[in-house]
Amino acid sequence: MNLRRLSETLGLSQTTVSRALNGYPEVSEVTRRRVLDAARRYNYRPNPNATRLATGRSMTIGHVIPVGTQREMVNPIFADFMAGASETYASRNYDMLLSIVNDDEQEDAYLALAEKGAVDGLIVQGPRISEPRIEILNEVGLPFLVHGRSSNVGSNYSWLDVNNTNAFRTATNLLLDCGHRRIGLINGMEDMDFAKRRRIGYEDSLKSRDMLPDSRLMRSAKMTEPYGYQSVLEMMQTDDTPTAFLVSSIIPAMGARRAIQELGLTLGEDIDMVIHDDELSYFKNSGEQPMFTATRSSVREAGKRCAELLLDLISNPDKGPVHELWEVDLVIGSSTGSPPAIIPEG
Amino acid sequence: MNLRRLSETLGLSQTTVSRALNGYPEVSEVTRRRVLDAARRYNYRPNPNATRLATGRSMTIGHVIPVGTQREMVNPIFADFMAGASETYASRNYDMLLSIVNDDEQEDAYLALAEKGAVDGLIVQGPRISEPRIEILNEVGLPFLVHGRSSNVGSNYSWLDVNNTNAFRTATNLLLDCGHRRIGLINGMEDMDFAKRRRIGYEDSLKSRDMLPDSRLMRSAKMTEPYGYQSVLEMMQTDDTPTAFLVSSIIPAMGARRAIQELGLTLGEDIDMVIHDDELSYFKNSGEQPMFTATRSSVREAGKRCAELLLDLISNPDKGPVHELWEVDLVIGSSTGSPPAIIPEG
DNA sequence: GTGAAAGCGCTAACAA
DNA sequence: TTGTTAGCGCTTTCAC
Repeated sequence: MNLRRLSETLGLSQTTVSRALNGYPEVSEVTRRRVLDAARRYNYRPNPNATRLATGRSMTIGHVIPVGTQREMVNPIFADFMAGASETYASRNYDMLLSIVNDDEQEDAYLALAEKGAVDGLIVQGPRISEPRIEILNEVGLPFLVHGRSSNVGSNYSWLDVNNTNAFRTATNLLLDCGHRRIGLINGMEDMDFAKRRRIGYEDSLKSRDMLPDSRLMRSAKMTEPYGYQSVLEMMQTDDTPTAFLVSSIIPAMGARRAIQELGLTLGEDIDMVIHDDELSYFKNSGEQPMFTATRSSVREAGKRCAELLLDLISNPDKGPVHELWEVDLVIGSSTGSPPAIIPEG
Repeated sequence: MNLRRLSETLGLSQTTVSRALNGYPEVSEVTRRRVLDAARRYNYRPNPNATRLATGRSMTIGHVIPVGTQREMVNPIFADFMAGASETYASRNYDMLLSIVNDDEQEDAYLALAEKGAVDGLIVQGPRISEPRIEILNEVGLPFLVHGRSSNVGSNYSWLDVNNTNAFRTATNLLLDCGHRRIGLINGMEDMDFAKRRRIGYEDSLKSRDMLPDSRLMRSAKMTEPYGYQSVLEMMQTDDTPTAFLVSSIIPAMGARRAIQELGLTLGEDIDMVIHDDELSYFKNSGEQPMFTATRSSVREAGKRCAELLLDLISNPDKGPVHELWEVDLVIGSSTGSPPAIIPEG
């Protein structure tokens, strides 16, 4: 059933039916009722492609998620982030278009999406310290929102970020409070903005206690399982081994656990481990101290909120860039955390 | 730049330009060159919504992924599956539309996608033993491919599945060969088709050694972290505790690991654990025996292949339903496995 | 409050 | 080999 047939059935013009369906005020209530009833009875669904062509809006938001060509595991965080975003889209009648592209094809993917008008806006994930995508999108003029930030990008853009520096500072403080003096940092690639901020938080904490960061205890690479495994093995072979680890993501953490286990050590007893973005960290020495973790549900919240900000930006183009900085939860021994508080920037 | 302006610039009709662009044979080579050059020079990108409206094809495949309302973690498997599928779509110029819906709104979501013509085909994930979606889609007439199977559905439909029964039979055999006599099964919901098949494989193995499955060692629930945690704790409190676990997914496995650790036990020494769909299983008692695991890369391969099969179905509607049954890898101590062999059904 | 008509940017008969 | 023309199913001006 399409609009023409529906209007013929009703003995009305397409115009009136369209207006009734879309809630325009100039339709009489009795007509609107008739139209709505008929639409329901005949199970009318507007053809989205026709609507899009006519309005010029695609009612679609693009998510580009980069994956390595070496087929390493896709960061599971993306799935939760998208689940949150899609909640927003569903409630506002938007669709979600997914482009999964190789790391090195990202710019192209964004350009293509933007220029052919396939999407009304974009979510940018995993920004690097220097992020060319931001300039590109600013030039194209397509609304976008960055999940994370890009330190080296001067121009204005909208973002929502977790306070990574503070998160890792707090986590390191916590470990130091528990008596740890050698803390291994297993971080992501240093060209990723979040990795840099996390390292800074870690270093800040050490310095505030008059300790010098030891490069032998700091690792930075693509976050794969074998990377976490190797990193722990290597650090545990030095003569001054770490007693705790701070791991940037659930994936290397899996490898780290495997290594610790192979070494015959027990998490929470021989070794403490704090994992960012995992359901739960291993952290026992502290007794009833809070455990640090960015809970997964907060990732979903972030996705939801990013989508909201982006849609607002789209329907409100003159509104300047928006920024939101979220603090992560400190959760005690629970695998479910409440959504993080929203801290206005500044 | 759109088609009309491009054709005016060239002094050609829209038709000719369109034909040249789309590779129709009746265009002279010299014209085609001119058109292609101009298209590139003016950075022409066809408006996908116009194309879709005109052709009636949306060049989009829908993936509906169900999530619980309790905001449990999204199964990370989906992310890898989609990464694989998107490889196929990208190479064939299809888009991927993601609908993330609550478990109980799935049917609606499929119907809506189908009826408004938003997609040319659908991937159905996570089929239950009795799967109403299959009948619905068969009635609607939209091409679809099921990742998994639905035991109780009589009608024909296309699917690609992993041989879950065989996988869990093999895994259980392996554990039995290593001397285990009490093996805990931490499985998914029993109304999911894969869970039923996995349980059968587990039971088959036990029966083939004249052992009776013990319901106290078998768990079935939504695969969350706390579920894996609780299950292990409970089973370890009986007077005849298991010495090994067989876990259906990476998510409850995380909880299982946590419980095992809290109990002061060591994986691979006190307890063996075989995990389906994880990067790596914990399995040490066997010495140089193969480790059972459906590697993550095989999930990506499955996504890729599912998409291929679906696109073939779309361009070849008369081709009957297709079926593919994959055997999972047996991997020895490595976190990267080769893609599974393809075993024709029967 | 309702309708006629044009148009969004493309494809695909049919004609030349 | 190229062009003319009529849509695809909606929205939106403008007129009544």
